[in-house]
Amino acid sequence: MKMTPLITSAVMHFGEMGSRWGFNRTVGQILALIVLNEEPISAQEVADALNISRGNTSMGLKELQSWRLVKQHHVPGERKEFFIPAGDIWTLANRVFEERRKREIDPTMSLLRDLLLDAPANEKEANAQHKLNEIHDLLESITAWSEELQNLGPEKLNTLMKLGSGVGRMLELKDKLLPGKNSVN
Amino acid sequence: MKMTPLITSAVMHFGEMGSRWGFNRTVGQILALIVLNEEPISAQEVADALNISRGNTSMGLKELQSWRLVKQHHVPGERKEFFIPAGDIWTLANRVFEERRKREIDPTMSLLRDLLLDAPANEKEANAQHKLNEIHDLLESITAWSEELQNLGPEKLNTLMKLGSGVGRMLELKDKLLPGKNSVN
DNA sequence: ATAAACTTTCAGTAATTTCTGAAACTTCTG
DNA sequence: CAGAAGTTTCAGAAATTACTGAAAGTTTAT
Repeated sequence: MKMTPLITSAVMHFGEMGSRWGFNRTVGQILALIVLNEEPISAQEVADALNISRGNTSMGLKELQSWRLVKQHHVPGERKEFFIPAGDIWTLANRVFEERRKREIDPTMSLLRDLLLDAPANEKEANAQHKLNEIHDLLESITAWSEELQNLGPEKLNTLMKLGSGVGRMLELKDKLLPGKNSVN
Repeated sequence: MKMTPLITSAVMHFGEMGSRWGFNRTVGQILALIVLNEEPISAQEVADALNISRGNTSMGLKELQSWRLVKQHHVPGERKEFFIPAGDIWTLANRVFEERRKREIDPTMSLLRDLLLDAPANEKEANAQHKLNEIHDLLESITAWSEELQNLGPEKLNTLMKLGSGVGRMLELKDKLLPGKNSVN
């Protein structure tokens, strides 16, 4: 598992970015290595290539599997397990979005729902609750929408994205197009 | 600056989530406090309410200003500076997205562009470059699209989100609607 | 210009997160 | 079923990140 200079640069960079993307350096590096390598890689090869301990490698691979970014791949006749990306780039990006939503939005939604159940004790609290409610609604819209977009599937999603400023124009024509449905406020 | 139990819960939670949202605990708490408090708050009040050092408070406020989530507010007749949210909830959410995009996507795009300039040294590198190119294109689409969406402004964006599954149907009619333009692959 | 009111900086310390490596565990193989 | 091949766990060490508080810096009022 020799890393070419190009791959090394990319792997290092993904390591640096790792923490911003929700995992740590090592996990970022492992992910990059697995994605950029056409052949399946064993845990030992990962440890060697990145020069990290076998234990750390194991934990990193476990985390990547929990994010559903990497999966095991059994090679017939081989004793050890190999690892490969869990899908194409689009799929991986989707998984990262989804997983982050779970970690970054869902817990907050849940807390907000709870806090909004109690009657406000006074003026100050009433005001705060109003704000919290706004936040809750916003997060809810985002969640619902991101699910919607995922259901569109890669091709349509891509079409939508490439539509660019056309989106604005389409919205203006929306009511003619979809009469009666989805009339908003 | 008494914190009611409700506000305390919310502030603590935003503190915990802080690190997942790209800043640290204290910064998350300060943000929640400022957003949930109708009146402007001074740095000293923030420090007292959250029971953190004055120095840390200063740094946290500075970071929130760099994210453009909080702004100074001068109260006539008062010597010290007060702080208020930099806009409504929608604006703040937008700012968080934008700022995170800058920190999480832009640096990677830039590196990928560089790595794609060099000719591949061999088969292996050619393959890796192909993957990197896919990633680059994906990030580019996301970036372009998020700018597009921001330009729509809150109302239209909201309409679009609430459209739900209507989006799929609209895409099917797209070509009739916007003839000639934006034909996608 | 001096002093009072307030803010920022930053070196050192504390808290948190990540990593190592040895021990425990789990297959497989003959 | 012994032992070889491979994996996981986890306590402690290392690295990173966040926080404090005292000193330096600003601004405003007199």
